[in-house]
Amino acid sequence: MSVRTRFAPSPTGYLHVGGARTALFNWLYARKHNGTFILRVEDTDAARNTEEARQAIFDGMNWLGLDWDEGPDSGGDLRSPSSSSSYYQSQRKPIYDAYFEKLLAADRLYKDGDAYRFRFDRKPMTMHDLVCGEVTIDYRDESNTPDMVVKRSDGSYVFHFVNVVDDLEMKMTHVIRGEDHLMNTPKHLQLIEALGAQPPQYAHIPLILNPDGTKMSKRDVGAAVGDYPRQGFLSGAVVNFIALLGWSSKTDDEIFTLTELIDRFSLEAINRAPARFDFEKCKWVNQQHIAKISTETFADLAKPFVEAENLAITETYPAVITAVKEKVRLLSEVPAAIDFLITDTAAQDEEAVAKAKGNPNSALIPALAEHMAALTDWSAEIAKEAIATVAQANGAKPGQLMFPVRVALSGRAHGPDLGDVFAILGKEKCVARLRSFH
RNA sequence: GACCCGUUCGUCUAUCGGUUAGGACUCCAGGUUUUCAUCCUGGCAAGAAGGGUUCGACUCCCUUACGGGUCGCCA
Repeated sequence: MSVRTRFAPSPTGYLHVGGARTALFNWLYARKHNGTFILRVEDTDAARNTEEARQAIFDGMNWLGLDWDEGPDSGGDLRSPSSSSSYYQSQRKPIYDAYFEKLLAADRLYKDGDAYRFRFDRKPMTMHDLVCGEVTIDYRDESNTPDMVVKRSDGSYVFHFVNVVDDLEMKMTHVIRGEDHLMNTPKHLQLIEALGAQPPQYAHIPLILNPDGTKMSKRDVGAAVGDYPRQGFLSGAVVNFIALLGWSSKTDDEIFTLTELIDRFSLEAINRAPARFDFEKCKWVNQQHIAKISTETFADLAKPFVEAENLAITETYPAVITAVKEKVRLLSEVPAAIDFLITDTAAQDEEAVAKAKGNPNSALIPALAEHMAALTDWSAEIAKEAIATVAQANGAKPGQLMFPVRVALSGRAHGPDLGDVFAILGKEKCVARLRSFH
């Protein structure tokens, strides 16, 4: 029996990192077992669903690289006979009606006003969760487990019912979802029993918390997947990081590509305790991924950020990008790291400038400027040699001149290798900036 | 409040009865880089508490504390 998993978000907001990780684990499990991954849109709450939210889910999934085999816009052979896109719950009402009739025929439903409630079988319910193990909830305690409404007075069906029907209809073999659904599972099991069907296997994964341990929700840092591209994260890095929240490879390795994750993933390795979101580590993971991609790819990914700051992409761009590739953690840091190489009007770090000017060796800068001005050839090596020559002629060590020169050329205390700066800027600009530094 | 799940460095985690409790992020100190960053080395830092079981417990059991989740005609 081939594995079938699904991600079933409801389009009521943006795609949340918690949801993204749920999607990722389902996707990984399906891919690992050559199974099928399904995207189902649970849009039964018409009042809260929006087109933007629906699009945010697709955009987020696409950005993360989590493709679905069945779902909106991609076919699948379980379409409703009466609808052309049955992966939207809002379009599957005839199916739910049919299942509702089954429960009615089985005498498991009773009216409560205009609504219908499902009569629970009053017995202990034990589930065998793939992550949490054996969990028992006593349904003999009616006060703790009141019969649930499955059909509202307005005729619409509730989440528990449509969710279960769809998982049955779509033949899910494994349901991997957030731990917030653990207490719902016995309800779902009861429904499935009443329908005379076989339940899928369940795996409830721990929730993702804020750094302070509170529940992560809207507006919390890192909550919206849609914010990550804007902040300069690589999708592979985000996938890598969220996979590490509640799951471990059981080795000392932490940096993985999506395909490496498929290879290593297993439900047994998922933890039971909630994990806190560490933005600093997320950035570090991003840096590691930047280091692994090619310079060409990095240049392409950084380009939008550079252009957004109105910095010109010229023939020096490849060299500029190469010079900073391993010095940034986020793509969004690129503009501020390279602006002085592209424009003469880049912002200066006043503190660094003041510190450099207070450095006794900065007195040698005019001499260095004239020495360089007299050079006939120009390269990173020749420029560095010039520094050594001027420094030694004045009884200083070359290394001591580096800091003032760096600040004179870049206006910063930190930046690319000085050789790269000389080569990219060219003799003329270097001399000009050195001359004006006083 | 009731019912569930959980609890190892500040954070993410390894450990599946016997380890000097390991790795990573962060931070600090050295080294490499004639500079910056990368990188390398080292350091700080943990079994919530109390009872059992056992020759031996972070690991198994119980209690308490704490954290999270769920108790809707939301999903």
